[in-house]
Amino acid sequence: MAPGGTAGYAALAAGEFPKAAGLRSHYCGELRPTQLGEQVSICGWVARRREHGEHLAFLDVRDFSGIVQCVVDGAHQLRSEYVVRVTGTVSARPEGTENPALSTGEIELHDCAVEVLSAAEPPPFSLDARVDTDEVVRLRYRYVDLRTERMQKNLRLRATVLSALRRAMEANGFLEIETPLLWTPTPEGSREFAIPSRLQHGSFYVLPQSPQIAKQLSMVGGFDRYYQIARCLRDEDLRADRQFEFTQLDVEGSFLTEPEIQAFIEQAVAEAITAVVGERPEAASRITWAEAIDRYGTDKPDLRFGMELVECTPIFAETGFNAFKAPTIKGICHQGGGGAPRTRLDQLTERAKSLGAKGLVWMRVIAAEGGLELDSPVAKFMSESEKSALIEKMGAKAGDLLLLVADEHRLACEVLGQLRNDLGRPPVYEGPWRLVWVVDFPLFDGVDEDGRPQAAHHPFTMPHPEDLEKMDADPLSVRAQSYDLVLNGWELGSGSIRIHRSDIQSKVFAALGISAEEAESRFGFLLGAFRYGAPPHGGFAVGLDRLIAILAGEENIREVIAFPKTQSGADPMTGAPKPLTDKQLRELGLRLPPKKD
RNA sequence: GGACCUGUGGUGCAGCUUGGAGUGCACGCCGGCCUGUCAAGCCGGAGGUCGCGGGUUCAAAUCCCGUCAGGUCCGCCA
Repeated sequence: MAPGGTAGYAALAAGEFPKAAGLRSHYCGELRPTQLGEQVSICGWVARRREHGEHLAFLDVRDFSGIVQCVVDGAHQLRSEYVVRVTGTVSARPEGTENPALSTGEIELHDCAVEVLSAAEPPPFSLDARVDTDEVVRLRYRYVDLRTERMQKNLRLRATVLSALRRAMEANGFLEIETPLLWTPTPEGSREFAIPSRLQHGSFYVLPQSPQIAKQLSMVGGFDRYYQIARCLRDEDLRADRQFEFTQLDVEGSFLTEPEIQAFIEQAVAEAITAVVGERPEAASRITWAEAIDRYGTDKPDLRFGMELVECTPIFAETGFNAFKAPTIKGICHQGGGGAPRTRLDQLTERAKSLGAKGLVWMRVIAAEGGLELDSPVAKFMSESEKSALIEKMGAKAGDLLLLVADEHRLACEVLGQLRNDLGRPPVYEGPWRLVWVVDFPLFDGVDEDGRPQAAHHPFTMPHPEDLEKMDADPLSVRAQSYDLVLNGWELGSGSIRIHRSDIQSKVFAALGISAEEAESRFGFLLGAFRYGAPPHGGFAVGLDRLIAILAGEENIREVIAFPKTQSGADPMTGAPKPLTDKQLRELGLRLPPKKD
């Protein structure tokens, strides 16, 4: 489904409509020839009005489910977006006037009595999907925008996903537990939203960046399978795929192995995808982090297409080509890419350099007498045996384009992984839906300015048992029991087995440079809890806004959020954020610094 | 904190390169006509601080500087 797709106003099939009640006997979109002759009442908004003289007019009435045409005797007093109730008789349209574009296109309402329930000013922008209205206008009048087919479809799809996830988690015995929104500051990770305390001036709550610690405490509390559709809040800069507040399927389980937790998550995600697209995705593949980097040059590989990274280092072990005297040489074969003009190849080279590569070697594979030849500015620096080995290893055919990067292993892989995506990756919402678990992430991801390892996930992540003894000597090589779920190249979420033993936790804190005192002051309540009987546990969190956007064919999560913020964190509808009154500030014990200049 | 793009009646655009009267298109809005339309059609009309401020110029929607708002991205998001 592409944005603004033509799937219809509602994702409801006949028979799936809720039973109409109150002022209406039916929803607009459910009327069919099967109701011919019945007197019905529908309620909705006037979508359009077509007058044909004093005594004939067509009134299109819209609710979330669709549009139905009402034939009325004059409609001059009715205007767009008036809220009306129409009572009339379901009648067949005269032959030749059916409208196949409408689900109700075979019928219309006759002998209509129209009640205006609410008059309306003209809408501030067109609700027609063909007009691409400025987003700030849509957000200022979000309550109007929500009536559009796009927003109705997206938010109903969102509800379908949440519902499927809840059903799947509960079917597996997970218990929904609500955790506090007013939480305690934990100066670590993302910036937190602060809430001043009225009762204790100078002290603050923060809004949780995730329910991470609360859910782990639930494990200590004996609720061995927890889940929550949880709001998370992070005061970081906004992006197309990031809002201040976002929604996660948050999960934690005790006495479970890593593959078991993954199976529960995968089942829930697969149910959600199935509920939306009507087809169950194939089972997720598994790949280690190291292999994902090696074969796809990324920790979130898109498995819908090949073009895997090819290891070429041995081919050039004895090379005289200076640019290839590097620890690793990797290449990709872009099938049929050999026709690219020189300017395109220069663009690719620039792209590789901007990603940190020293350069990019491109080679066009061309047919020649007695086999294949390589056309490249640097071909002359390679021996015949190197060239033929390269062609064979790459599986290259005439017309292909070979791209090679020589550098440190990880950099070479990541540059080519990005080029692979640039050249071959289909739009994310194009099926098939390929899930992959990326497992065995490193425990630490690089070092900070002081040479300290940085936690790749969070400091409670359990190291891989086989790597525990390497913790002191070679911390950067220690693998973690942490894992990501990736859908078509998008990271859906991540999780880990947590540390529940204080001796291991101390080692990790030590590696991170967190002293015992510091750990106690920051996470004391968690470490304290672990002294009172902590079960082995682990969990996961799925970012739902992204998942829903992908399933809705939207590139921006604002399109699947009812009331989102702009990139500067403002809400054009309410005007938030706004100053507090002096009285409010006094009550909170806050005083603002004088305004500059 | 930074880079780039955008800002013109209610909406969507063109005009900006190469300065010359708020010029144009489509939708919407208001009035009229119209008995089978469905983005109905036809006729008429109203509606503008060209985001805002400053500069250059005889003259600025157009060129320059600043600023605000929106978007995309980098940084940031354990």
